[in-house]
Amino acid sequence: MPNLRDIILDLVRQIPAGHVANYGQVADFVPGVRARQVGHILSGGTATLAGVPWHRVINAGGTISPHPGAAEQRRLLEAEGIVFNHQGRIAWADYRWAGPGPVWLAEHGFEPGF
DNA sequence: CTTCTGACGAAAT
DNA sequence: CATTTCGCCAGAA
Repeated sequence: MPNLRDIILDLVRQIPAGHVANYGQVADFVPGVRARQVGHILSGGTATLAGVPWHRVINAGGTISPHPGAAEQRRLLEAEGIVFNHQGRIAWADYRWAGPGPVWLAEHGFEPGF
């Protein structure tokens, strides 16, 4: 049976290349989950994150906060076409993830909130 | 069980 | 814009 963590990872898996989401945004799609929990889950390890585009999840400020692997994360994003301005920030207007499709929400019993 | 530590975020300063 | 403060909460020690 899928626990909360699996749902989060599955949700992150829905983020298409070339798009990014912030922790709070992802958390808001799963009742009871807070931004911090999402971050903590993604800090697990490559083993846990197998097949999960963890690099497409950044903080609400549109930047990659200092953490081990931040450099690699930025590299992966740029490889997908994400552009960082001189302040190491991305433009939400251009890359903001629209959220999971209604299909995904239905599969998990959630209502298309946004 | 208690304590500590954050891949967060919003508001205040 | 940079820092600080506070709320929140899952794991590790």
